Amino acid sequence: MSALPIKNKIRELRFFAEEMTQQELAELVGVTRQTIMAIEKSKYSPTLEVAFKIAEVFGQSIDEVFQYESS
Amino acid sequence: MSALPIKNKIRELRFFAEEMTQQELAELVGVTRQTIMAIEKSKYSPTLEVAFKIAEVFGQSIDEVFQYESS
DNA sequence: ACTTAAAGTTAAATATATTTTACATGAAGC
DNA sequence: GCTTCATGTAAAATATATTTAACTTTAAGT
Repeated sequence: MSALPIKNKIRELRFFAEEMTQQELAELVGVTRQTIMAIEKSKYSPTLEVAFKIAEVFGQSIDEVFQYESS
Repeated sequence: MSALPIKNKIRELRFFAEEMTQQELAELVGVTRQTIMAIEKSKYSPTLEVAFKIAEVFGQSIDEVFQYESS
């Protein structure tokens, strides 16, 4: 299908937030560690709800955490 | 499961944009009319990619189109 | 009254996101 | 060398998003 154009800064944000682990982030967001892994590595596009929760954890807006490059 | 807390302003934005129809928005975004309907009525949370595309059509940020109220 | 276009709804099928489980790797500390 | 912890990977199962198709309703125009 379409190459996924959405990049993210989750990894940087995690380390910036006292080296928060994927496991910790997963628990704060309410998903599994593998889901965080997949999103962090841009394996697929998360739901808007999960994206909002991730942004909320870091106190940032979605646009600051995820970068969409239109086609 | 969890009550979906994400509201949106798609309907207002459509009428504000020269009364753009659901069908037209669907074509611009690259999804079906039913998908736009479901998202507009908050039946479920769209993928981040679709959310970005909708925001892009209206020239707004995701946070302007979708309002997440943390639990 | 008739027609048309847009919105609304529903059900079944398909695609994709998420979970669960399990195992592998690399770095750090002892 | 051994253990522990975080990360990475993968396959199968489940949940959810999206499509397809069909039908209903409502409003507007003629």
